[in-house]
Amino acid sequence: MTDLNKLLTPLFLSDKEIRKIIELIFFSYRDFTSGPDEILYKINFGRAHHRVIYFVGKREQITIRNLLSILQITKQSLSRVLNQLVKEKYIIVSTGNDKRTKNLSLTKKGMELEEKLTTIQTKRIRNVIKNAKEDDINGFKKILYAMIDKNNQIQFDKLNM
Amino acid sequence: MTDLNKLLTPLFLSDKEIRKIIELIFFSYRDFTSGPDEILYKINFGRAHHRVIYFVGKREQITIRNLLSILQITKQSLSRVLNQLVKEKYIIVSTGNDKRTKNLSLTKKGMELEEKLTTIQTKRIRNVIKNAKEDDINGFKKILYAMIDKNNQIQFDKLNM
DNA sequence: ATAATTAAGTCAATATGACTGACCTAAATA
DNA sequence: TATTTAGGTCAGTCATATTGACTTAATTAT
Repeated sequence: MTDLNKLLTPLFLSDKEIRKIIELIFFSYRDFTSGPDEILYKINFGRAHHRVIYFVGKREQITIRNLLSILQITKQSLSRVLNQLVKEKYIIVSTGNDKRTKNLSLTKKGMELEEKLTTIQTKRIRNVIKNAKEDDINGFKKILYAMIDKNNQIQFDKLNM
Repeated sequence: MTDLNKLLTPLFLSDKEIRKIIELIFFSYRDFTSGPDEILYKINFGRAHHRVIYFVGKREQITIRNLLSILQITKQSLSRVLNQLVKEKYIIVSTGNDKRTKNLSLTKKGMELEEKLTTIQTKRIRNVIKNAKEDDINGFKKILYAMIDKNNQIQFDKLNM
């Protein structure tokens, strides 16, 4: 950081404060994912399964291609996870109008797991929210959104249209 | 969610809104770590190396034990990563007063890498901050902190004493 | 002084999540 | 008809993490 920048930078932006934010992000993310991780572990699944279940639940009838573009992983990576979920009947696959495509949907079993996993994270957020000011929550959401890359903001927007 | 809870829950707390927050956390964390990941990839390191370098930089002369308690991984997991960092002279090890313990510090090379990696994340945060209101940043920090488990909040506090 | 605890390390096996690269099939589109 | 797109598969590799069983050396408690 140059001397000029130091002069122009308000106190709440010091490198030390930024480092605190980096740590807050690290610790909070770790704790945020720890709940679902425990449940998944018991049924021999991992975080990758959670993500697939989450986004299939979010967008029923989603194609493989769309799912890949949200997850930003290779189809080989998705393959193992998805096949397990299909084999164990959490997800059901059907053929689309375009017969090259496949549509993924949650089964009842899949919905139940999705609900269970999401509820844990929802509870954590609700606990935080009930002790916080609405302005703080809105600040939190705004900053989180601004932290996302432009192209992924678009993806987020599409996902929530 | 019970009917009573629905009545008591303000609009900004709807399940749909909470799910948006879950997604914001997922997307923002992924993009937040992507910058350092790229640099680390080029020198055959991973995210685990980043974390070790970061916290050794934060707490010079840290012991293995303390580092493990921050990272919350097993010593077998740390072992491989730390040995690589020592072998490639990013970290230097010395014996503590208690001769059972070891103290870890960054070398000049280690500090340079730490700086490089942290700068990427710092830049992202600064970019967000310069277009945001101070209240939003403070809300962001408050909520992040509240999202952390009690015992890890204590760890965060200690780390920033 | 001896016993117990603590800090650190090591060996081995395993699981998960991800990757690259090279192919293949079938359907849709140019 | 040729090309592109959607999806799948085989093989190999790497990174991160785990459990479990042991070892060594130093410190602390009895």
